Amino acid sequence: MRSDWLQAFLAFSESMNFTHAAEGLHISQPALHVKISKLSDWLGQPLYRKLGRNLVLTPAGERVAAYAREERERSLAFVEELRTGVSRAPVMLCAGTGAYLYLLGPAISQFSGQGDWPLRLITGDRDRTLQLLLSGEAHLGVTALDAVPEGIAAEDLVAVEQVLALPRDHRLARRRKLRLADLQDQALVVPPQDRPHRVMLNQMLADAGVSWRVAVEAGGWELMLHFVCLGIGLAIVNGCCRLPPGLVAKPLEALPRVRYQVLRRAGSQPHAGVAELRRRLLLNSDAWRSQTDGGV
Amino acid sequence: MRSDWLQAFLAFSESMNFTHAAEGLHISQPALHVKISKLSDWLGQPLYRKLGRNLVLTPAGERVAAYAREERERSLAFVEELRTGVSRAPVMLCAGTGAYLYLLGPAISQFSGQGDWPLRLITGDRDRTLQLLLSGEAHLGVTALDAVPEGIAAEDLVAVEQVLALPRDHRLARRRKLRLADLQDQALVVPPQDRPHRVMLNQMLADAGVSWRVAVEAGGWELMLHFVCLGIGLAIVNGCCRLPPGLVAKPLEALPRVRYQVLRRAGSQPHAGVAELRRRLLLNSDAWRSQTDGGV
DNA sequence: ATGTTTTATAATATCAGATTATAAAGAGTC
DNA sequence: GACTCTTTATAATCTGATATTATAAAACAT
Repeated sequence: MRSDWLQAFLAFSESMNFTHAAEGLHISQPALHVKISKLSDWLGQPLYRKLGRNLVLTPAGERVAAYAREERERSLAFVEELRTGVSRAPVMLCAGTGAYLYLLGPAISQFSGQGDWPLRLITGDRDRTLQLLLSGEAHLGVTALDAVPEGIAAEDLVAVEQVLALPRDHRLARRRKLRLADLQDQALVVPPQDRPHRVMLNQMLADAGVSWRVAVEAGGWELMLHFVCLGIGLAIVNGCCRLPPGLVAKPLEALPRVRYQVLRRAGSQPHAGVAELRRRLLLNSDAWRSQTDGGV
Repeated sequence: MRSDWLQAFLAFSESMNFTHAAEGLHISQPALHVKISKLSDWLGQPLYRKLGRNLVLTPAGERVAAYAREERERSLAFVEELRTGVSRAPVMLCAGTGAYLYLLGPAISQFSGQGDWPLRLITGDRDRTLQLLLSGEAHLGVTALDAVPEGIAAEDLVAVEQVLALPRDHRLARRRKLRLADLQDQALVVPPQDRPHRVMLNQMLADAGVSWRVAVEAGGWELMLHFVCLGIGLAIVNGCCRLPPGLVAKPLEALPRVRYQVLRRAGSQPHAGVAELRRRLLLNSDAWRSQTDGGV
């Protein structure tokens, strides 16, 4: 497989536009077109197709682009290590703010303290995480998935309960356990429409026949909890969230546990730093699990 | 980095002869020479030097050749997976017969039963294992090392005691523990001169002031134990060896434990199957350790 | 329809990389 | 040391893969 074809295709895949990609590579548009045709012929697979006036990658094209990105990283890492003695190949992790704040801290600080590979953290929701993994722009992802999509490999990290966060002096705060019915007529702080957590809440509360109202829409656990502090409403958040003073959390056992997972592209051939971070993440989850098995 | 330069260099590194390698690549000798000169210039490192009338790889050259081999494997695996849907990239493991027989069986059968990657087992002693790892011909190695050489990464697998294997009715068989002095004037079945185990025995027994004689020289634990069965002499073997009927093993605590390790090339970027086998080997060692902590 | 943008193909040009030829270097032989 | 044999290294030349320019074809917007 010729590396110049691969790198040309990677450049193309980033803009999905022969003209612009060719400019970036400082070659003419037909030259780029021929390179990619040859790669496609050699692989025996169409790598893109027309969709209206745009071009989109085929599934094979996606995989080739991800492979090309990995190969470029490995090559750069190797050459740098050969020339300078150390490799600075960064490890790219994509996760949500919640995961970073409450779940991944120790693993990340351990990995980072080790100092062998620079770590780049990307904040992204479920869809962005998957997209970055499939394109090879992120090496690892942490998010909660119900169904693992094609082309993604998932390993369980932790399953956390969902809890109702409420002011310490709220009347529901005295109860040990809560059912969904207890939320009848409450004002809730919820994520904006169409966010996965909101969809789940709408669904589950409707199924339970509970009527409720939106206190305010806010994205991100911290912000939601902030509004609960202000007394605007109650919020349903992950059990792993660190609560601000004045709030308490009560388990809502009727809601499914949120299963956080470590994700990577199926068939990916990442560099050594990626394997190390993955190991650290999974190890730390064991620690987390045992630490909280009694608590919460 | 241009893949044709790398592959040309890999071919050269296998024969260390421009003329023959060029024939193999179906190009002229000057063409190959130029390719390798360009690779060397681009990397800013000499990749080989003259030694008398021969050429030898520099340390940088060794690393580049190993990287080239890995890249070829990854590329073949990727293309095959893209074209056929499954990858048949083999995983190459090098270990001694002893390790295969007594240590690695479960891990290997589990990995093999999984069927995702074909497994190729190479039998080799310590030196051959290291050599194959450094050249990239083997992905993983299992052997016992006292000192980990430059360029090799080692992870502890198990540390096994050394035991004296002797017939059940031998006078020493009644004792629970043995000291080296108990071997005074015994006939021992030992590996040939210069093998590491023999060197260690010569050393330790001489240090302890024990005089002994060679019953027979035989390579391989099974063969040594076979001769013990025949009553030709006693043998000092690893505690993990499975003893033939009629023999018993007595720990020799004065001898150092043999520390088996999983080895790979430092900085190697292996394909997924290699990572999986490494995981399996290390996991199984945990099982082995706990299983035998009480016993032996 | 007409204009605009981009992909795809054809015709031509150029330079990277191939080849042949040969010098240089090392090791054995007389 | 002179001669031979083998292999690496360099120079001169040539060829073809890959570049470029030009342009047709396609898709959409106005």
